[in-house]
Amino acid sequence: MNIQNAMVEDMGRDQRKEREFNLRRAAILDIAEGIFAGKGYFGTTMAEIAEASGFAIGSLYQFFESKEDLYKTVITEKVHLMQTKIRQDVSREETSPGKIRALIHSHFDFVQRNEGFFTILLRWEGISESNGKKALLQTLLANREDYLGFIEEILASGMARGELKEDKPRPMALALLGMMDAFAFDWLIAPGKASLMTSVPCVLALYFNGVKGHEVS
Amino acid sequence: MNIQNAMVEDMGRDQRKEREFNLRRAAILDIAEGIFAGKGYFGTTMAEIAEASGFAIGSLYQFFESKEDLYKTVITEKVHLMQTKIRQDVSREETSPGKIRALIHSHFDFVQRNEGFFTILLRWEGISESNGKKALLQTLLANREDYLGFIEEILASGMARGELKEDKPRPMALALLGMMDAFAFDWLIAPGKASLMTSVPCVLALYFNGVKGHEVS
DNA sequence: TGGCAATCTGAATATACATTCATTTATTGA
DNA sequence: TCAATAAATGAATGTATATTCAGATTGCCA
Repeated sequence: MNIQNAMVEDMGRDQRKEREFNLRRAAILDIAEGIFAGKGYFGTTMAEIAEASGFAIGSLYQFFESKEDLYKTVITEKVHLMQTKIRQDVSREETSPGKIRALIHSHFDFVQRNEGFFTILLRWEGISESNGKKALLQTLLANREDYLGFIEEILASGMARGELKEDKPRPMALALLGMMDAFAFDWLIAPGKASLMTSVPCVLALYFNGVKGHEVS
Repeated sequence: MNIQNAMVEDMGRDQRKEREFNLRRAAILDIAEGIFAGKGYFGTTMAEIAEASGFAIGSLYQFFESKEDLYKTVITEKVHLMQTKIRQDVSREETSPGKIRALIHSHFDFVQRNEGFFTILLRWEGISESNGKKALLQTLLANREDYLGFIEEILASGMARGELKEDKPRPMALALLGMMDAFAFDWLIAPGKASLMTSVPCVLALYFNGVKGHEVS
């Protein structure tokens, strides 16, 4: 076995180790999400997460440097996943109304597939500034701003193409985000759940035409 | 001094004491609201509230049986105040669109006058079931349901009078509440604040006519 | 197989607060 | 003024739990 081979094998081993590490890490994140969703950040103990995930308390600290780090990671990783997914789905549409429909659809689909995550997200459990890394709240606000900006772009291009009424994009974007959050919240707290997807046409129609106006193609 | 007079004086004294008690209690609630708003339920200590309100820690327990009780009281008293105020303002209007305009106006006015309270409210900081009294979360959800029901009634009567498009009132009510929450949230987190009231016509127009539809008188 | 390194473990530690209660202080009426 | 009652105080208590770390366990290669 020459040096070259040894190095290749070592890299293979290291890669496998890393994969396994990431799997265990992901498993913890998944379990933690469910517990945080159910009982909130402060209502959840590291001991609970340890027990539920089948690790010892101390082991959690090999994957995350603190409870706060674990919590932040649960949220920020999903936030990025969600944004990526939505932008993908939206980009497949050509027209502005088509993009908006896709956005609502994709947003609701994500809510439905990540119930726990949204329960956490809608709680805005701040967690203090604290040490070093940007506070979670700042990250979440920045993400929200990004998302709003993205929606504004869709609206602005829709106006340019004459598909939407000319108006200030910012309030229009806010209105859409608010409506989606309200429907998502309602679905989250509902005991016997119909699919959230059935609300997509409803939200779309209300957003396009309002409660007074008649259908406009 | 006969017995009658003595009793009257005692009652007068007791009333005065009660008034003073309530004043001190209200002062604590007011201070606590600000601190809870800034740092959240778990980030706030009884010691802080005591110092800020000029009482000793122990004294707080003469007014509230626990930290949780204090927190619940901060929220529930304002929630009821808000509902009462909004219903008053809305009842002065005759038509359904007029009532909706009044509702948005009154809602935003309350947000603006009670910034701290809304910061707390939008956080949905649950607090566990715990002992005896209905959990705060349940109370808040019930209140939300009430509010939605109230909006639905306005919408339904508007349909009956031909002032609004015929449709399911529930999603229409959800949409309005969601839009108001989104605008309120945006105002709360904005650093340099224009008045939230300037958004009233904007929300109203979007809610009535949507982003596509043309003005409908 | 043996021994080294990496990983895991959970009892022990340290800290942070909510709450209590023995004292102190203020208020009242004779 | 003086007891007696009420109210206020904050140091001390008890509890909960995040984090650590010395030792146990596992996986790895010769």
